[in-house]
Amino acid sequence: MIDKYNAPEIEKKWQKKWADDKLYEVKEDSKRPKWYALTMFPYTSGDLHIGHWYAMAPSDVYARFKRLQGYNVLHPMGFDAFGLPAENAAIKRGIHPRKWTMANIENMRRQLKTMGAMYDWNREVITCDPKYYKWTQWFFTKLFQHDLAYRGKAPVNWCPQCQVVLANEQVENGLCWRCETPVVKRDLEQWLFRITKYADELMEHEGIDWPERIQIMQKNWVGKSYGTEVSFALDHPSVAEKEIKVFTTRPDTVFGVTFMVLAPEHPLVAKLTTPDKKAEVEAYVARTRRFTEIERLSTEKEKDGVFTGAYVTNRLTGDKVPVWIADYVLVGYGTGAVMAVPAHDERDFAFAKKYNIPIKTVISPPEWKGEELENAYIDDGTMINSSQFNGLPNREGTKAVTAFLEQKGWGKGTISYRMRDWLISRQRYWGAPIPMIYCDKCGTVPVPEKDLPVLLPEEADFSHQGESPLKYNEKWVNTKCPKCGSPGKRETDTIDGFMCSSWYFLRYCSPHYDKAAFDPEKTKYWMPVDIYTGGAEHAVMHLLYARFFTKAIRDMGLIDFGEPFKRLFNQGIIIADHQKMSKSKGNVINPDAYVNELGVDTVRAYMMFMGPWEQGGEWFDTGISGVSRWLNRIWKLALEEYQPKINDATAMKELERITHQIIKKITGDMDRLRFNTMIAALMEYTNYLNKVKESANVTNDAWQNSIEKLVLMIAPTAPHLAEELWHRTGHKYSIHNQPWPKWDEELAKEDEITLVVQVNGKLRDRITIPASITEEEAKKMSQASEKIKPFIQGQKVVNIIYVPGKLVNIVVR
RNA sequence: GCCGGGAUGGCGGAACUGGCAGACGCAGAGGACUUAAAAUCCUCCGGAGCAAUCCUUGUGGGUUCGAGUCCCUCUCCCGGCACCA
Repeated sequence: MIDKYNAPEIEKKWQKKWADDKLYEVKEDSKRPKWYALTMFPYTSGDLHIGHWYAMAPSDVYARFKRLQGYNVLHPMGFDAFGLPAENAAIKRGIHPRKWTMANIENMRRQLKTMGAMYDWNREVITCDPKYYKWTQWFFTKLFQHDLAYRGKAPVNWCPQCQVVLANEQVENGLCWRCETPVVKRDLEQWLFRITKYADELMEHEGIDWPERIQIMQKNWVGKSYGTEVSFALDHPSVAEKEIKVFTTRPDTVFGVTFMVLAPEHPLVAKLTTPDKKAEVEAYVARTRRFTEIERLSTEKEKDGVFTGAYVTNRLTGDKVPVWIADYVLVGYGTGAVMAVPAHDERDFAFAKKYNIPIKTVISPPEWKGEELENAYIDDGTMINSSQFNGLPNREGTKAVTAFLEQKGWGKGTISYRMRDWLISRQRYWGAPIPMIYCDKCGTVPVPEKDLPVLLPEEADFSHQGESPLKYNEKWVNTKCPKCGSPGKRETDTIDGFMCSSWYFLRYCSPHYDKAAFDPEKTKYWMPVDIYTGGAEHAVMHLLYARFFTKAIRDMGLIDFGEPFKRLFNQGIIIADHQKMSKSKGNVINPDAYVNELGVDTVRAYMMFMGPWEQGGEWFDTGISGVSRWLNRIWKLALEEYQPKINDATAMKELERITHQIIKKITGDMDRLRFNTMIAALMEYTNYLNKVKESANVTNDAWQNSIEKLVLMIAPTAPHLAEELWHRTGHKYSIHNQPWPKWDEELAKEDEITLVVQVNGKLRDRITIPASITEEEAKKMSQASEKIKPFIQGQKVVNIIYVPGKLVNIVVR
């Protein structure tokens, strides 16, 4: 009798041995092809839940598969450790953010180690470590020197709960991405990165294998649109500007302009407003500022606005155009001003109706007889009421009007982007300090490399009503200007955590290097990342930032590639009780209990088996028991004595054939990351081997060979069980240094196949034929079948379709 | 509203290029072993029908010798964006 499969015991044993032997530590090796398998590192929130496991375990399976295939695999892990929750914990419970974060890291690292992943812990990266953020700060100064970081005053997204500004990407439906508090606008001096400089390149995903979905999301986020800038003449005694520019994608409708709308924040608003309108305009502007983003952007909200009393002139028609303000015009897009053409824009139409502004049709709908429009007509048509452009189809008119404007100097073709620059200042303590010093004489001076890192002071007094302790830390704030030595003050804002995660994949290549952010040689060897896996929620945040960062430092000459991640894969999410897991619903699955009872290999295998990785799935306790039974069957199959009774040549041949077929199938499924069908195929093979064992009709050598292949093929999924079985079946340590089994196409070939015979597309018979059969013979045999005869008798065979090796379809009439 | 993705047995899912629908697993039923239970093993398992056979991949249509797969229509679900001029 063999002993029971005691998974927890075996797992602990091998984990210790692997760690002692440094089995998973990797070095650059020019003799083997490299493979960089990266999983998005977790934020240090405290506990790893099953969602983290679902992100990490399958990528570990794939990385292990690549290792067995002979690649030199870099599979690192680290922690995204700067951020608000740490600070909130500090405020609420009086724990220092560093202490809270480091304790969480301890716990998460321990949990990660039980997962049995082949992480090279020697390369661990923690973003709040001064040895790391020194280089985050260094990159900041580089971006500043290359004019990619700048300070600007602008209305910004402000979360009143977190007491912090947010980048556009970090506002979801008008709510803060972290705490879901409605975001409001504030005017603040902020540091921004010129990500818009790379807008065009960020829309391109040439040469990288990313999900179509993510590419589209990024393209939409950048939101490039071609249009025309049109200037309207301004003649106002108290305003120096002689024109107001608008951005439009419909210059073909410029003859239909009956009013202009400025964003309430537009700089000209105060100057333009006539004395009699002043009170009303100011009230409207004040109300806009008070509104949260959701209130302002609500499409339910009726469009409203206020007339400023001022007029501009439409240079094409000479018409006087009243200037309004309305909050549906955004200050950050285009020029913050729009020409309103109510006849051909839904918003302008509603606005004109409300305030009785004239509506002038300039694009004729088909069959239009001059009647009043009931809705804005936004489709294509012929230009009318547009002087020399009358009769032109509007698409052509768009180009013609733009050309005319350019010739007159009244406008030009231009491109507008939806994406804004990346706002990176955070008015918080728990982040990397922005390495800038303000000097009265020298202005804004970056901290030189020799003075980096600008250490985050340990003392953190959170008693200033949510304001950053850094602001009140006199000792820290007051410093000397690195240029002239006179007194200077430090920037007290810290860097958005997303900047820390924009380059961590570079640090993994040489995590202990202290001469620069990364060792250029090692980076050259490992980068770019071959496969990057993680949640789709980062589509327009992390993934856009990391691409921007890579392109920016490429242009500084620090690296020679512009895309950090060759292939991207997004896993799905695991649900429980038909809903997303959450602490408040109390349906969070904690892997620990399953690991302690069934073993981590079972948990890993179950996650693989649940469904396609990109789809996620629902966690069932009954489902995991199926996988547990399977691993137990493998245990017995591999370790119980095999006693051949007879030696059957046909059975031997079949075993060999099926083994080669299964190796081919498993390898293919691995390559396509189809882990669920991979497990299913391995189960089928296990079931088949069980039958072979019962019949005991193959030699012991053949049997042992099959077991060896099976154990190798489960090694990526169940690394501990595989190592134990490898050891117990007399093989040399370690299975994780073995080559992945190969298949022989010839040996995998069937010599007999089942041919499906159809009559008029309906299945009528299956016949077993030699694989080498000719088309002629196959057709003849099909018609000769006893089951087929009644269906073709007395009918005329008009056609016979033959699909080699698959089917014959007899078409009769 | 716009852009993406999806809908297959009681359940999770499989069917890779248009060619046997339902692999594999769960649940269920029956049996073996057992004093008994658990565990394990064997058999059955989309629906109707004694059977031959017929029906069946969200709805309705189309293309094709042949459609879960391709095209069009509609319904519902999930994700993203949402006054971007």
